[in-house]
Amino acid sequence: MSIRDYEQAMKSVADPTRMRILKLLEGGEMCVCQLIAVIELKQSTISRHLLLLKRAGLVKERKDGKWVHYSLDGSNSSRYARKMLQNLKGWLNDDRIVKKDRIREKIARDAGPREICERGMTLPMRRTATCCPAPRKEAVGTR
Amino acid sequence: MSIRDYEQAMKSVADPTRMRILKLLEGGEMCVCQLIAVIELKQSTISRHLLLLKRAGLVKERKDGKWVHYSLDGSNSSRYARKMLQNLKGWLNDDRIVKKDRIREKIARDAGPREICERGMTLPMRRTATCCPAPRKEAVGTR
DNA sequence: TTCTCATATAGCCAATTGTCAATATGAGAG
DNA sequence: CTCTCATATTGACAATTGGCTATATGAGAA
Repeated sequence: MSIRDYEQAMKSVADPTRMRILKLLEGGEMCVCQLIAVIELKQSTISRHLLLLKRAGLVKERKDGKWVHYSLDGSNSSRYARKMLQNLKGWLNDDRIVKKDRIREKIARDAGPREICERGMTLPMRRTATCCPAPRKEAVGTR
Repeated sequence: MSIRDYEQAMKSVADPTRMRILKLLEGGEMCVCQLIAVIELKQSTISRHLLLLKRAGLVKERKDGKWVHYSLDGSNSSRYARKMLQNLKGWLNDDRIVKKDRIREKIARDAGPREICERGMTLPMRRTATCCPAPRKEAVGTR
């Protein structure tokens, strides 16, 4: 409980990507693969952020077979982490990015870890450019 | 009031040097020269930190002749800044560095901006290694 | 055992950050 | 006006950080 812990907690929550992870976990624990699918950053990047959040006492992990689920840490090893989690719950709920993440979060939760992983860490979306590249037969050259 | 403001406020308070400045200002407004004398970093460095704190809505300035006094910003342009100032007041009061700063803070406040500036941004201290370098005659080579 | 797959870790690169030295600004003194 | 001095700003540098690719780990399946 020194400056070191303070700095670790504050720098952890200050990063926008880690803040997004924390806001997602406010809705309950999530599998790493689900976080990857929602945030759309590389697996190693998400993994690294989760490590930092864990070190700061902000999240905890639960291993379940080959999956690892993360959730907000209620045990609160750090008073700074505890307070910041509390603050965050009332913050940024109207933010554009956070709201967009919440929509994707719902899709990821509905699908579950298994389907997300099977799809290669992507969400099952309807009408997405990357997912359904419009297999029209003769759409090109109809002009 | 977006992620941008959030990030600015959080990153501002996360830095240990800026945290020290905020903890000093909890005791009331201070002149830039006093902050320099207490923290012992170069004038340009302190000035830059103050700029970042001001941008984040954490501190405000008051110009008084050739001196500039900074204080915690009660007007609170940023909700994040407001909350973090409140949090900080209950945090780190037992920290070694913060306590040491408080001792130097008292000396700086007692002396006032004028004397601090006249001394070249240093504190009037008795028995300090840097101030009184022990003028022993033949301490070297006694072995 | 070996293979697969979800996650973690290592190594690299570009961008950001904290510090200092040098210089600019700007207000009061003369 | 000029000079001085407190502070702000700029430019350079090293250290840190966030992202990626590639590789390692480790558990379940075969």
